[in-house]
Order: sequence, then C-alpha cells, then structure tokens
Amino acid sequence: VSLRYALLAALHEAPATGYDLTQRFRGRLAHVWSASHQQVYRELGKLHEEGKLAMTEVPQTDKPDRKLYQVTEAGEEDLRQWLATPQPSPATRDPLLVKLFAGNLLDREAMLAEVAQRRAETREQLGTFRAIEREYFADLKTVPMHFRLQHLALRRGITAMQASLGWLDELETALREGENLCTHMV
Amino acid sequence: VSLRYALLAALHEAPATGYDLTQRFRGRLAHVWSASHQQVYRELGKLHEEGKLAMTEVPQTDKPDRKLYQVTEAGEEDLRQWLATPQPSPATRDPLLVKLFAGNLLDREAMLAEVAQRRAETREQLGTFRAIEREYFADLKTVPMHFRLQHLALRRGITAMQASLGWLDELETALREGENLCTHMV
DNA sequence: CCTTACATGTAACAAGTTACATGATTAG
DNA sequence: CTAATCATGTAACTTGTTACATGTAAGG
Repeated sequence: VSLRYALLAALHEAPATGYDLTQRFRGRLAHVWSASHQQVYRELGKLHEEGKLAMTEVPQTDKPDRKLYQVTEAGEEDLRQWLATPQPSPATRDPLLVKLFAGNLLDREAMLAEVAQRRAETREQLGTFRAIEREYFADLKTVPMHFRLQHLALRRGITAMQASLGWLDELETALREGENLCTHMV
Repeated sequence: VSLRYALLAALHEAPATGYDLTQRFRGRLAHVWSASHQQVYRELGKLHEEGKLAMTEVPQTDKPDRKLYQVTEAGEEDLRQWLATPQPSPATRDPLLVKLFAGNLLDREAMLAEVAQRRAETREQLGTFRAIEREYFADLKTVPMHFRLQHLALRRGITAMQASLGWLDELETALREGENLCTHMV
C-alpha cells in the first residue's frame, strides 16, 4: 500500500505532475521507491478521486498540458497516520541469488557475463547517487533536520551499492577459481 | 516470473512438498527469495499442469497426505534456459526510507519506535542466518563449487543485515540529536 | 531520418497479499 | 483450553509489469 504514501510524501515536498514524479522515482528517489509511469498515473487518479489530492491543469503551448497535483488536508491527514504506523521490512527477492542454488545446471560463462552486467548497472547507480550527494548535500554544515534524514536515506543507497559491488567481486572470484577445480560445476 | 524458477531450483536441489518449500522460503532461503504458502501452492499447481513437475502423493496416517514434487526433464530444460538469461536487478522499495521524505509531518517518537522494531527484526534475521552458516558451512575446507556459491549467497544476506543494523544506528542518532535542535522536525 | 524529451493515458496480464476454510496432533 | 505444527487449498483483492496508443519539438 506504500506507493500512495510515497506519492503523498513526494507531493508534500513539492507539488508535481505524474511525469515529474516518474522522473523522481528514477532519479533522486531510486533508492527509496520505484514505480513506472503507468502505476503513477493510475494511483494519482485514485488519490484525486478520493479527495486526497487537488489537481490543476496547466495549459502549455507546443507541449501537452500538465496536470499539477498537490496534497489536500485529507491527504495530509492520511499520510500522517501512515507515518505513525510501523511498516514491515521489505522482502528480499533477487533472481541472481536464486541462480546460485541451481547447482550443476549453472553455466559458468553465462554467470560471469551476468555478474559483469550487474556490476555495470550497480556502478552506474552508485555514480548517480554520488552525483546527487554532491549536488544536494555538499554543505554539511547547514543541516536542517529533514535535510539530514534525506541525506541518511541517500547514504543507505550508496553503501548498499558499495556492498553490492564488493560482493559481486567475491562472486566472480569464486566462479573463476572453480574453473581450476572442476569442469562441470558440481 | 522468477518465483517459478526459484521453485524449480529448490526442487532441483531436493524434491519437496509445497509445505516444505514454504518453510525453506522462510528459513534457509529467506535472503534469496520469499513467498507465502498460497503463492507456492498456486505456482506448483501451474507447473505441474504444464508438465514441468512430477507429483507423487505420499499417504500418511494421522497427518494429511503429502504431495511430493520433483522436476521433470521439461522443467529442467526450462530452468536451464532461464539460468542462461540475465535477470534485472531487483528494485528497492522500503517504506521506512519513504518516511524520511515526509519532512515536518514526521513524528520523532513514532520513528524511534519503528527504528527499534526494525532493528529487532533485523537482529533476529541475522541470528538465523548465522545459525545456518554454523550448521551448513562450518567446514570451509571441503568445498564443492555449488556449496561455495550457496555460502556466498548466505554471506550476502549476513552482510546486508549487518549493514542495515549500522545504518539504523546512524538513523537513531540523527533522530535523537534532532531533539536538541528543534521541537518540530522542520 | 531517428531518437530523446515532454506529457498523458488504457487494457491486459502477472505477481503478491489477505482473508477464509478444514482437520488431526502435540505441547504448554 | 489454547496455541502451534503439519498439510492442503479457494477467492478476492491489490500491486507491479508489459504492450499499445497519441502527438509535438528539438538535436544529432
């Protein structure tokens, strides 16, 4: 149920359109929450219907009109209540880890390629997170509370990516070592 | 689409019933994949219908009969093909991180309570993972390949939990410090 | 000419959650 | 008497993904 609250929180920060929100979920908020534009538009529609969001159409020439959403009092109250309710930790579901349990069916070369790909993705993510850190959290002196918490959230993303890279190295080493030990990975 | 392959991989390791698989997803495999018993039974039914799994009913006295599943050749081929296909990295979706973006709506006491709860859950998970490590991976000398890879998967879970605990400490510190700086968290 | 950015959506499907349902046995 | 473990499922719902649909403008 958290998508709606992710939207409410993001709109509480600053009013935005569905398009903007989709961008945020792929940029600054990628380590926090993710959603496709279809999900975003659908949920915004629902929230608006329920009176949790107010909508203003902003006409544009040359480009399609924008629908700017902002949180209503009802929406704020909803968000406040959700904030007060402890949320369960998210479940882990990583297909790469699943593969490690396939034993002798695993193909070393394919795995090495996948590890390389995963590493590239992870490095890129890490790069964007660091760029965000430089852009938004350069001055660590002037720290209002909400700023510090957002920075902490970002640090979580950064350390997670770093840990991931370290682990991928270990995995690669193990896969390469195996080459000398046995032809079929049994 | 990965649930079916998580099931095929788990059944390739050792034939099992839906009940067994559900237990595995909550125990040894919790850091790899998770699924509720409803999901497991549903997917097993489909896989069996499609001929990817063979099923044997094992009558029991005193307890309900068991339905033991094992991977067929068609299932193995399917799994092999999936293994050869690179899978996307999983998206992050953590409601606790969402909360950090709610700014002035956030209630410090509620957050501290939630952090404490999350820490307790994480510590427990870490405990079980370590127990598994002691039980299954005590002798690091005798290492067949598939064993090493499973150990690596487990190490991933363990280090993730440790990193999580460290971060929760940082978060708690930040929340407490804020108390001295401002009454409302703006 | 082709792709990217801007900006919105619908429809169908797959995956995951929640609630309900049954029924015996064992341990506190 | 109550709860937990064993063992299976159905039904309804919510969430997330994939494919399809439209239309302009700018940049390489």
